[in-house]
Amino acid sequence: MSADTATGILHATHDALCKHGYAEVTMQDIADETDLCKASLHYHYDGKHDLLVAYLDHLYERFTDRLTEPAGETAADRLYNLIDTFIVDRQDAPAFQTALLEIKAQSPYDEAFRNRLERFDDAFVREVRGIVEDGIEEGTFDGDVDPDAVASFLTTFVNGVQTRHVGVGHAPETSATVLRAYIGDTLCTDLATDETATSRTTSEGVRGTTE
Amino acid sequence: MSADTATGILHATHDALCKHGYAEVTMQDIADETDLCKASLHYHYDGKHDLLVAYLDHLYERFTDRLTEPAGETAADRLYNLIDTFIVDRQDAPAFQTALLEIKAQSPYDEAFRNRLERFDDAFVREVRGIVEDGIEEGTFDGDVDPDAVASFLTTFVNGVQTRHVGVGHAPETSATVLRAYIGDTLCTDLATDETATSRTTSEGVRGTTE
DNA sequence: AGCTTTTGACTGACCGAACAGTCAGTTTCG
DNA sequence: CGAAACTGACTGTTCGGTCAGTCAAAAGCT
Repeated sequence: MSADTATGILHATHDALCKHGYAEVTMQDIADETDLCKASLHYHYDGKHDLLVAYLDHLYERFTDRLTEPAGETAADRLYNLIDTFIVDRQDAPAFQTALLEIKAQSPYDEAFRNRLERFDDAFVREVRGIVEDGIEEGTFDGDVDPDAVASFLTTFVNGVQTRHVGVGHAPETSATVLRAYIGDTLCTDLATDETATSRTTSEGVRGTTE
Repeated sequence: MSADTATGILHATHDALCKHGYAEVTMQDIADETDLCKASLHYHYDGKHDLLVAYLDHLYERFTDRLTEPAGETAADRLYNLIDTFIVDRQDAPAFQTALLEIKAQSPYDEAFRNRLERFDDAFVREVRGIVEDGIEEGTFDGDVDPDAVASFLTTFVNGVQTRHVGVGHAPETSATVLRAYIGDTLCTDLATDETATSRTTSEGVRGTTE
């Protein structure tokens, strides 16, 4: 199979997943998003499950790309960017978030899914930990914060934001605000707080309406 | 229908949901957990969806019972108890957590589900907010914490703990530890911290193994 | 009391739709 | 030409829901 056909099918899988959700999506739905027919999908992939696992692998690549790409002057800035990327900027793709949560909920029944999701989780934790460690080194973050604890905490919180957004429609932006305050208050040294954190947390009104 | 039959069916629904998961559970699976047959379920309920909604309503009653029942001397204690009830003590029922997450993920496609889940969310937020307000009044919690913000924050975090537990097998106890530390450090007044918070957060090793 | 009727609870057998997967045959391309 | 890519039609199964009929107990009647 050509790389073009592969990404085409994977892209179609993404669109179909967003349109119909994981629980309801059929091979026909996916085929409808390509210029191929259902049987051709079975020709290229061993089956529905195989295709969805391939989709998760594809997603992981784009995920890690997005993780490493966003920079920022200070570690705090990079943390804020991370929050924006994974909480705020995703407000326009609730269908995707929903499909992803559906897959997460299938994880206990499906080892392949679980393995992939663990990779996502690990990568995210690793990224946050790295940023926090950098922040401590450069003096932006308090010396006695535990990078492991903060990384796990942040990851859990982001999971909560996404779940609560999908489950009860709780606005991600609200959660992001609290999170930024947490970073400013608890992580940053008093010196760094005056420079970056407060300027971010107090500009919520503007951010919330323009994005 | 007698109240006995009703709770019998609802209990069967719970068991079947835990055994097979929401996505896979069939009316036959539920019937197998009762001494009735599939057709009898359709006699008592309009259909599968109707039954599951009734199950959520039933669950909400037990949920609110569990919310109000656990007391504690100080507000901090009551918050710790809440955490134990909804994070730690649920480690033995991962199948139920999974089914619940599956339902949460269906929420955007199903208004009846969403309404019920919003009730759960509201009740939890309300409970936490009440405890925090009490804590401020009695002097256990810092006067300048925002009860609304803390309540929303805690609710989001608990959602994250459950999602991450189901999705990637992350141990809830780990998250609970961080959360207890947060309460001790950020919420409690310095005076209260010495009394309750530290004694709790430092006894993690014991708690983790005995429960 | 003895009888018929009604009603609520329940069941086995069946139906139709949906869907993953298959396969024999056709087209495309190197 | 031959292999790879692709397709329409088909199959087997699963599952929610229906339906005609059973049964026992309550209600009504004489």
